[in-house]
Amino acid sequence: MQWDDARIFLAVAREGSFSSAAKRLGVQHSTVSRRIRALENKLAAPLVERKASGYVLTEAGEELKQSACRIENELLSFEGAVGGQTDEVAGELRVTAIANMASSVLMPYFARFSAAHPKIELSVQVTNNSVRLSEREADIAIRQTNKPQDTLIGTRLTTIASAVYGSRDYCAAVKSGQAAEKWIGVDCCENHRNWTRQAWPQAEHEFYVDETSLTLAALKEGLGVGFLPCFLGDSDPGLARFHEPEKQHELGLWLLYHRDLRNIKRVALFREHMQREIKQAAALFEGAMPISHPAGQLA
Amino acid sequence: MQWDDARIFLAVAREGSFSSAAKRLGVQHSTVSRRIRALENKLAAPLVERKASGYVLTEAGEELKQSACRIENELLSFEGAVGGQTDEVAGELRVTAIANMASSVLMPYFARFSAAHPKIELSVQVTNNSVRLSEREADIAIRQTNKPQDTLIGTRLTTIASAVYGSRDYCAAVKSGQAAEKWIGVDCCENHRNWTRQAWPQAEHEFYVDETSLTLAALKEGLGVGFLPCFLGDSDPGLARFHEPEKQHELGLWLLYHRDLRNIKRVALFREHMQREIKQAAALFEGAMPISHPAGQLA
DNA sequence: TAACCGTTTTGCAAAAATGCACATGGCAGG
DNA sequence: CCTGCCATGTGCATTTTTGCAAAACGGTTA
Repeated sequence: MQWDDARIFLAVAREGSFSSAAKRLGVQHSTVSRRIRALENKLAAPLVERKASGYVLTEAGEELKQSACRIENELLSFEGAVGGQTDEVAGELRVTAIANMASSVLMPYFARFSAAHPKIELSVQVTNNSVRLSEREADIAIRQTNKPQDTLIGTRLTTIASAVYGSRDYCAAVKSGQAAEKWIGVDCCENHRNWTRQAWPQAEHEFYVDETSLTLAALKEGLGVGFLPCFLGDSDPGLARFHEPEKQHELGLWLLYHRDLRNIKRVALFREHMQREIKQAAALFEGAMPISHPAGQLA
Repeated sequence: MQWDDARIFLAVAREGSFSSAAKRLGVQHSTVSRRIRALENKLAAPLVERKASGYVLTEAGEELKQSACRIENELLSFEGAVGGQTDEVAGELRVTAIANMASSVLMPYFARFSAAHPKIELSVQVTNNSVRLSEREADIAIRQTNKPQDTLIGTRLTTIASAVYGSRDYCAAVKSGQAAEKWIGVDCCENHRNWTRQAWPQAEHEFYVDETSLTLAALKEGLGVGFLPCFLGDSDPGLARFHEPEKQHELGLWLLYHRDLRNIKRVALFREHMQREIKQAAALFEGAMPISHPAGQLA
């Protein structure tokens, strides 16, 4: 039996289709198709059933998936043990994060990590909150939460404070009574939604957004005030704080990964790198008033 | 990482050389050499140290061997689970037995098994008693012993009785006082050696042999008397029993295999086949006087 | 029903791995 | 000291595997 066939099958079992398995493996779908077929022939047992909607694993397929998972762990831990001995770390590393963070604050950190470890292929993917790390859709997830899934392990990188922001002009106008207080309906995540409902109980909005980048843009347009993570609000010169950040609106920023990856050198390196980088920018995340406009704070 | 590389490395680690690993894998040694080198490059860690006398596994190599072993078991047990569902059993099966048995009594059994399961590639190898089944040098071993290694599992197929034989003429001559009693020094195995020493304490021999087929030939030449398994002595019309078989000279015939193979269909099939075959020939093995010359017994 | 989407399969050319033959190098025995 | 043997490494031809493009399939939607 070709042991590699198990590896390919595992990808299929996880991804749910030949094409996506192929993409993940970095080969052609035709290759996947042919090898799975060959494997089925060799075993004289079907592994996947081509059903109407998508497909399902047969009983044998499930068995093989389990076995292949264990094999993967076996090799992973071996690689972890050996990897520690070699100087330069190589391999691929797939990191997933929420869009607004990955494309803004985090990107420089990613860039520096990549530069420091040229042999590691770093691939960043944005995902809407739910990545099944147990299915190895990514190696590492960076998430904002206060209760990380306990099947995963990782580190609390920092605290993310959120505050209520509005455009500088709009905030001034409201505070001087020249404009009415309006709130933007921020539906980007469960937390922001709840906070908004609490802070603005009438729950009337003229404008709704479901993504943080949209919130940012809407606030800048002076469409109202709304919750925004401080690292975004404070770094935009067009915005001002309408309310100061409060403890209850703090979220943890977690770097999470699967237990089986805990001994993999490149995962550990990435974790340490992120810890170092974020430590330096702690003030920004935790909502300490930025240096660029300290006047309001000191006055 | 290519999972197949682990499979190839495992063969190397077990066999102790690239060439024999290649033979076992059914590929060219150059392939083995190239793949091991590629693997070492990928891991950036040497796996085997090319020493003066042969070679040794590095620490990393030992680790990988362990991991690969576990992976093999994983796939083996999967194959076992799935194999049960399919109708025709396929795969390779390597059986080892002592030369004198494999080439005589056992061969017809092997032949019938092979005919009954054409998809199983049966390879029979003679080995001098010590096969390291734990290193998978063979899948199944057939051995004469009274205390099988407890790391292995298997079945006691039958009892092998041994008796003292000589050529018909020579036996008659000794019994009528026309010839002196001479014993052949049978050094084929520990047991026969000890029994001979016991039965012929003067331990003087004019002729020594270290293999059962030689014993047989020597006895037929009338060079003396000596111990021989009944299944050999009784089926040779030129020989006669000089002493009857005794309980203390009985050995078990064991069919042994590694624990990990217990769920493999083809192993189970082989075991059942051999049990059936040998049950039918029980009388022969156990030393019940053969039908062909009952006269001496009944008279 | 037809057209479209995504997925899988198939045919053919390119790329990669393998086998083969030979060269090399260490070790044991004459 | 040489010679033969065994194990490993290398260059080239062949086989096998893979990638690519296009076709077939299945299901959904207009």
